[in-house]
Amino acid sequence: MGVMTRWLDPDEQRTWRAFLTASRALMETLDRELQHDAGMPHAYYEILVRLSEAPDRRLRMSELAELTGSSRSRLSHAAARLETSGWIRREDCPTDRRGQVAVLTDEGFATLAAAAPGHVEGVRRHLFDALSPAQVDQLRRISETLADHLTDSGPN
Amino acid sequence: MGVMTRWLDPDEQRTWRAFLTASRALMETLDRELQHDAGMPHAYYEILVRLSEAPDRRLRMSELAELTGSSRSRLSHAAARLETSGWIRREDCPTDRRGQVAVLTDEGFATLAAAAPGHVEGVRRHLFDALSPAQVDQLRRISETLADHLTDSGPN
DNA sequence: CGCCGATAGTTGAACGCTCAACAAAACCGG
DNA sequence: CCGGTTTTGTTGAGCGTTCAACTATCGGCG
Repeated sequence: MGVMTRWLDPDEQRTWRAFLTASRALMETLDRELQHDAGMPHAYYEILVRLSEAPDRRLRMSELAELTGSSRSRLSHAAARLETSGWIRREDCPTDRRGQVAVLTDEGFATLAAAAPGHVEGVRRHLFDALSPAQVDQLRRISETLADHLTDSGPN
Repeated sequence: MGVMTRWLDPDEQRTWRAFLTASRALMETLDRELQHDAGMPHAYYEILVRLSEAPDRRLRMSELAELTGSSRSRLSHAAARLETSGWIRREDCPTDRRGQVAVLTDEGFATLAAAAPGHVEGVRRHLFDALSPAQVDQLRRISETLADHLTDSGPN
């Protein structure tokens, strides 16, 4: 490690702060909207989405944590809450006695189905509608690059 | 409001999920790094930064909330904690008896100075180093567009 | 088989954020 | 100057996340 810090030049500074402002505002807005009209934070919505897409609407906790990019602990707490809300149910895994499978209940699916249109609408309004098609493409490439870069070295 | 939802097409879906993954991973990584080697979350770091840049290293709570994009409540809680850490101090505002000014203490400044190089290094490693100069420029434009779009209609 | 390190998942405490309610002072029209 | 509205900042409860510690099981090697 060198002794001199390479500070951000004014352009980088501007980029970094704009990114912080935008991504924070975006996530907070969507979180608030989802909390308001579905009674759950965005993170929980994502869990239900992943479950709804899985075969039989069921996933190992471990898989689910991977897919939603959350720690096992976070998922465990979230699952506890989702379970008392009646949106998921946890069962023992038949092939691994340590394991648990999270299952989306019918009630959970219904709640998700009710929340989805409004949320998608929000994502459109706050993200896609503001950008040109070219920018959407740029954002995809940038995000995929960053995601790769981060998950290479960044553990959970 | 129409009755039909315009769902995200596969490309939009992919973009949206990549963005979620990337921004979440980025923020979590930086947060963890900052928490680990400066003992504060990224949000608190930002508060100290803004104060350090202000004339006399002091700002009205209200200004500070604006600059850091946080609610008054959030800032109030944060300030309470930063004050017990000895990094800021709160004084009555001379021109408005409702007001408070947050002042960065010498100890706060020193802590910030100690944390900054490592954090900047992190931002470089996890963000700028992964992108081409063109992508950095694209990211700036995209972020500024989104930030404008969101702060137009999105209150706190 | 028997042990030992890895893996799966949970738990509780500490902490930060949100939301709604609140107090106090400032502003402003009449 | 008076009364209502707005602005400023704080507070407490409830919730979600982190981190470290812990239990239980699995997998593999001797």
